[in-house]
Amino acid sequence: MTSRVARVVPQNADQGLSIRAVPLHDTGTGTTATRLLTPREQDDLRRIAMRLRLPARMVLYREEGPARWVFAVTDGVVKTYRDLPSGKRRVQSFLFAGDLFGLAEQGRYVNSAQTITAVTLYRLPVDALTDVLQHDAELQFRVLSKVAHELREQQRRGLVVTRRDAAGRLAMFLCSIQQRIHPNDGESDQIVLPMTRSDIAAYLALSLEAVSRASAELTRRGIVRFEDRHLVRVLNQSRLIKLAEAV
Amino acid sequence: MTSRVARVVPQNADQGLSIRAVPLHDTGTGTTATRLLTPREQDDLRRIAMRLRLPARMVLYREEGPARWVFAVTDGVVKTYRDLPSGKRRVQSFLFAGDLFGLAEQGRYVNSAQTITAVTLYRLPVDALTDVLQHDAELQFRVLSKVAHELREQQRRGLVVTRRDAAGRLAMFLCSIQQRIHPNDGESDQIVLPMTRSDIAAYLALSLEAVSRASAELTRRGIVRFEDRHLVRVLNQSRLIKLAEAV
DNA sequence: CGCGACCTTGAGCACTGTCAACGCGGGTGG
DNA sequence: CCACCCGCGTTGACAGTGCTCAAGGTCGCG
Repeated sequence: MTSRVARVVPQNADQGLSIRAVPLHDTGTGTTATRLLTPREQDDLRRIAMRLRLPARMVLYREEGPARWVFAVTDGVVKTYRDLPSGKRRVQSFLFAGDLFGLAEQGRYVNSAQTITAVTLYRLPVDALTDVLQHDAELQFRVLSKVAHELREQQRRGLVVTRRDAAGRLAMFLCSIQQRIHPNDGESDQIVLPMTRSDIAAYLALSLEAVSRASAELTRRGIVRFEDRHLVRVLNQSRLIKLAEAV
Repeated sequence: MTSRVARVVPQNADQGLSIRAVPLHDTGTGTTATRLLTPREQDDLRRIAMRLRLPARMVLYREEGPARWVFAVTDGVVKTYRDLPSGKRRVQSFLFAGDLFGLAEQGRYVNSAQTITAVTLYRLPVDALTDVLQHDAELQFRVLSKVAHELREQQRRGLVVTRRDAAGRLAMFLCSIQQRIHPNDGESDQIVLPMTRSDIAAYLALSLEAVSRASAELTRRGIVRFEDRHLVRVLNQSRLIKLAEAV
């Protein structure tokens, strides 16, 4: 019964500084509805946060660089990645509205971050943020929930990447993007892919060519159709899901 | 400069309920020394925690099962894993003294957990724990740091699994285990592997045979020697690290 | 219109997965 | 004490899959 892996991603209706509530453990009320921050929490954060609008393809920070800020996406898409000694690049995650990023270790970022589209985001100084968190347990719990959610996402990606067949990896990717970008519809069969094929390849740990061939295969099998480079139409949802789950 | 990936794992000198401190961001003091919990924090936890001694090979919980508890390892080794529809198994992580586990989503565990050796651990009811965390920001921050550390670990595993060569994956695995189990020595060239070859294969997303061949290759190249099934001697540390870093 | 970035397609190669057989080693029971 | 057995690990042969290298195609923008 691992069938809903990609379907349990909670709704995303964030605005402003709100943080998508993703409890570490919730009591299973059924609705993991978005809870907005209390006024006090919003104040706390607004005091230290800076709102930024940035163009596409902008590097926010580089791995190993001093980790001064944490970021919260309000709008647009960001990717985090690492460049390997071999020259290859691995994308760790794609970040959408409501996501936090800027993970560090020993005061240094563990990966690089770059905007894919134009974005608006909040930038928070790390020390000010940790101060606030230490004094506001409830707000911190939101953050904890976010990080736990990110942890599950990384586990899911870890699973995707272990698949041997490119088509299966791509199918899983499409399903998760579908859930993440178009959360509250059961109906739209359109999937927007803001990122390039190269980004997808780097995320799935495939070569560019393999992604291309996998796309062709899904098309040939009548599962999807590529309207253009950044827009996919799902022709057969159930077969897509079946393929995605055939890990 | 991704060279220290496996080396930045902090020291492990935990005892009792202490939680290894792994700051989300720390100011880079150089020492990420273990900080023990305050007496008050220890009290808070002891009140709700139950200490258990369990034999090897015992299943603690199964994925999709109701997530009632969170666990903290005091001694021994635990693995978390998922069984896939194909019949294959994927090990998500090996957990040692100081590690937390029991990640859930929507009130259900996202994977299964089983002891590898005999273990002692603390078992905490989820709701009681979240209560305590909501009222003790400092303690919660420890947990947040742990989860952030686990997140980095999963990212690292995600990287390992993308390698195409089995020997390289095994080398990375050996390095990380070396840092995790034998933290505070620069000198012991012995690595204890409590888990079986199958567990390693399931963690590295390789077949059992591939792990076996990779072991043979490392031996043939004079990098390691297998004293027995669960004990490896590193003959050439620098070549091991070099291989591990050649991602 | 033309350039460049992005994407697609093809051929040969390297690697792991799979299947199958064999070796080892600890436990059990006679 | 020994023979047996079963789990675990090793080794070999073959097929399947993606990677690499190379060439051609498409889209968008100046």
